[in-house]
Amino acid sequence: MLNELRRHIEEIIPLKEEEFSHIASHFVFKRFKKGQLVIRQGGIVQYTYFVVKGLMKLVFVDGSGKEHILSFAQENWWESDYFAFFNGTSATMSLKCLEDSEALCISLDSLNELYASLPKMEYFFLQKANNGHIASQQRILSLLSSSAEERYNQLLKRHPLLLQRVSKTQLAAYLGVSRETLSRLYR
Amino acid sequence: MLNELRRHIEEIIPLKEEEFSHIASHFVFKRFKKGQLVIRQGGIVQYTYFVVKGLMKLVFVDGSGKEHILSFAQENWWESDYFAFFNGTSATMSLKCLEDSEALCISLDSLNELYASLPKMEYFFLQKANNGHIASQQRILSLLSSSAEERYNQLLKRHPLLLQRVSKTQLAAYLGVSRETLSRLYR
DNA sequence: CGCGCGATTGAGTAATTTCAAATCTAGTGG
DNA sequence: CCACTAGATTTGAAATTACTCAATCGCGCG
Repeated sequence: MLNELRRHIEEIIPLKEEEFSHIASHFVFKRFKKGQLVIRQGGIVQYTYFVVKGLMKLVFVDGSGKEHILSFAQENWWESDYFAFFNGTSATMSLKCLEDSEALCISLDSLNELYASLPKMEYFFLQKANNGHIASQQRILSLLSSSAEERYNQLLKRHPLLLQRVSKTQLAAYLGVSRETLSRLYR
Repeated sequence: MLNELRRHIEEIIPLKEEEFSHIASHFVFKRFKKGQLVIRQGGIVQYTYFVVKGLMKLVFVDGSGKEHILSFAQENWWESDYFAFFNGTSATMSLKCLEDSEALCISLDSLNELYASLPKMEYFFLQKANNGHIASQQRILSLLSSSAEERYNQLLKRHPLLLQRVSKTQLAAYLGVSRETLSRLYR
């Protein structure tokens, strides 16, 4: 499962053999079962996760018990409640497995140590953070300017494979409409 | 106006005198008048902007002519159409001045050169990108889970000063409701 | 005083939500 | 092979919410 991580990082920065083993030593490998909470809303956030296998949802449960999905994390995605992770505050949202999953986990201390010992990882995570920021902005834009139907079609075009792994209920919670409304969108 | 930039960067990384003048040499200073387009939707995006003075909006005009505001950029904010800036594609949105403004502008080439010559700037922009990503995620969360009224109150709490500089119409385009609906929110 | 711009109000229309009931699907055991 | 159950999805109908478009109001400025 380290191969995936290496391939993923080397898409952005080339690595020597010993550099990668240095990187790998900062991660912990964990397995999770379907339904398991990786991060619990209100709890502490020990790690940022690189999903090697499986599928998770980053989800916020509001006061009335309704779920709102911020993102789906599938293979080769980085995920965490970043605010809580970087600031050491309690989690605003949960990270929950929709399938049996495996992840490489890195703590904030390890991450900082990795930055200090291998500065080119700063460049790597800079690219990741930029892309994450851009993706979030595009999501905001589509929430502001597109109807639920248009958002559904955009998602279908961008992540066709993902939609097959996710229930309509989950999808509705991601798109920001009730599952009944989503169901009515395609006639 | 370079002082603001220096103070801003030194909130995250300390700088020696010659390091800062090296940084400063990568920026171009520009003034803009109220109403002026800094980035034109559909045009090329030459720079990322550090707002020294004034206020801008990052805005997308949809097919029916309606405006949607992604963010307001006030003093000490970095702003651009980042996707277009990094990928060299044409701009999805415009950056327009709501007040007379001044900005320090850096091109992609200059930015990359700056990374190469002063690697700690990678760390600086990594922090900025992370914060931007987190802020965008929080915005998505509030669009998904809060009513327009709650979003208004959240914004009022987080950026009370900003609301005084922005018209209700602009605010509505940021919150994602019509200006009439916004007007009805407070009685 | 009158113009112009932004903000508000009113009324009708459209879209979405809610809650309940009906339907469908996959997996299980007889 | 069939019946049965649990969970997910769809449908129906009423209620709520937001939108549109038009008209009115408020205020600063020449």
